[in-house]
Amino acid sequence: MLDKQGVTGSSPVSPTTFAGRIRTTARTAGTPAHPGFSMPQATPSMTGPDLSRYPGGEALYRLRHSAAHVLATAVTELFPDVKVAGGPPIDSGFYYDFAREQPFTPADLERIEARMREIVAANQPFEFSETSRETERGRFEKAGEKYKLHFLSQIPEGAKVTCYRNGPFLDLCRGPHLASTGELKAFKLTHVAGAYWLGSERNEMLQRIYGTAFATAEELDEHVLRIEESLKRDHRRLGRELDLYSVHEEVGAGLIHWHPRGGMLRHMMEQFWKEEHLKRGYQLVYTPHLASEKLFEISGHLENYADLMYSSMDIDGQPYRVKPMNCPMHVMIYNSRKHSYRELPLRFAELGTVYRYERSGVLHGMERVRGFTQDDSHIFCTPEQMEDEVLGVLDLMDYLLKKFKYEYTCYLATRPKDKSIGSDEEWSFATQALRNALERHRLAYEVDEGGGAFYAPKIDVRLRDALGREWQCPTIQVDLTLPKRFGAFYTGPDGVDHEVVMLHRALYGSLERFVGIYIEHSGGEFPVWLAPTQVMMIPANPKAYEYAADTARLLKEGGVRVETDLRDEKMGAKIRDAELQKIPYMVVVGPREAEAGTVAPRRKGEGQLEPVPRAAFLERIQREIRERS
RNA sequence: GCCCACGUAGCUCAGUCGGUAGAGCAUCUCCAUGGUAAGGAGAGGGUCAUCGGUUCGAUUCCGAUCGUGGGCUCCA
Repeated sequence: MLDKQGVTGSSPVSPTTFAGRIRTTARTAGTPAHPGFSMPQATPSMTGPDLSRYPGGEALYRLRHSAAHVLATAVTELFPDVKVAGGPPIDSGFYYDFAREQPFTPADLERIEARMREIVAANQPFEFSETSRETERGRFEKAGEKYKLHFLSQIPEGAKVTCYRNGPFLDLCRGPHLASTGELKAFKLTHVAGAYWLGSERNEMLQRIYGTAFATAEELDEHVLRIEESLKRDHRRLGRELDLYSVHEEVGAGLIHWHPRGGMLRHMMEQFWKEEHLKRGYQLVYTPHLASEKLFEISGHLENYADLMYSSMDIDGQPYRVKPMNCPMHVMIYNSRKHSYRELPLRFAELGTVYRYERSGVLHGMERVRGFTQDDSHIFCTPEQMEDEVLGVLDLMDYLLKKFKYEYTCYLATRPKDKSIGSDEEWSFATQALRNALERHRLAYEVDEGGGAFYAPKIDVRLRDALGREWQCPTIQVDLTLPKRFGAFYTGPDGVDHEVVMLHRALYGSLERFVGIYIEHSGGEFPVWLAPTQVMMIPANPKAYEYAADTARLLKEGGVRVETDLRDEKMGAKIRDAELQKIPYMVVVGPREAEAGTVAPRRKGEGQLEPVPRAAFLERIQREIRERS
């Protein structure tokens, strides 16, 4: 019953957000259809923000908070018909929400920004006042500010109510702010987007104007530059530039086509994955993409996850579905005969492609898709074996993530308070097994109190990429329901059937998403073992074509993925193109090398290396491939 | 799904206040005997996302659809 919704990426970076940091207990949003891991959800609280945790510190928080007020001041002046909602600082800047019939146009943003500059020039002081709820209610009622009235109503009876005024604009606000608008020097409006009031799609849509602000113009410029840099690493851009994958309107949104280069990258990842799993006692299985609805009735998917499953199709009068998960099939394999405790644990591993309905607005390159391949495994074991099994999974995960040069953080997600199934004994036993395994592995972990799925506790792992963003990929979950639903047993030493313990685990999560994340992590500069093309042979001139071909053959026979650039181009152009294609090694050969039986290698981004005999170069690259370094 | 924006050659983008379109790169051809990040010349290539509407005429205006992008509590 594992839901790896999160592995297709409900949120790329949630944990790095301000909210994620303030609320160390990132709770899991618990809509019934999307249990498992997804966006951390805010815990309602009216206590002030912990400014020390704001990236950039309290000073920046004040600055941006004031910038939001200046924005609202400008907007209410230019568009008197707007109603204001809220406008907090966010990690990357600030925003303010407005209700207005007409959409804000880019031209409006320019006008607003110009007006903001006038407000800054006017150097309006921020005046603070502390009154009562009743006083303010009257004021906001008169102004018809229904959103502010809502915020006001959230403030506990008798608590102090604070307001800030600058120029004509008075806002219910807990501060803090700058002394005056004149202190706001470097700011910029960035974009406008729709945002539901209070984040609920059942509410009306507001217009949110985003901006950013810094203490100095230099920092603002740097920020803009950083955004441009990260845009260059965008997997959608690199995916096209490096010819890795495509998506086609004719096929459908969120459905990935792996091109030969992307396919090779994936193949190498799969090969690595298979090797390591086989080494560790997993067995590979393959299961169908379709199944009779009966299966999903038994598993409970139809009951709980119907809205992420595609609609049924008629096969010989029977309803069938495309599978959204692999687990039920793995249980079918387990249940195909009786099992003795002696043969446990059984570890079934599959790179299983599943299809799930994702709302059109959330699709995103390879990172949020409708068809994806899970590196899915299910471990069937006895309760006594569970802890060791989890330890083994953690070990494999650690090995795998380090090969991709990720650091990561583990979260132990415990029983949800409101809704969960299973007995206290089951929960505490399973949770303790996860905890013990984490501690035996000496992994630092945080407890995500109440963050477990309703059916089981789990360990979620977030990896940190080169840009400092966090992504949830690996997960290990105990399943307290599927063995019951399917009646999965083993015969114990006592000759009696016992319910088997089932662990779900994914390490990459979804291949599509993992590759997308990895493209951005690596900036498309893949290590030699993963690079689709490892070596580009570059003849210095046409006289060397034959020697180039011979050297290419030699490398190919040595297991190296090599291409030869025989275009009618000058060497400089070939080198440039190979560099742009981010091919790790270029090998230049000309008459000189042909004479000496050597090659003149060149490492991407580093330039020329010492000429070496062909065999020595082959050995060097083979070692790099073997070590996956 | 919802709000906003966008969809012109393989890619990045111009352009048309309504009279069926251009550049650079890429591709192809030819020339060039070239040594570590772009040699030169020429050619081909577009139902201007799709379908409807308005119009003498639509790539351009309007609508729908599809797709893409930015967002959709980081809470007064």
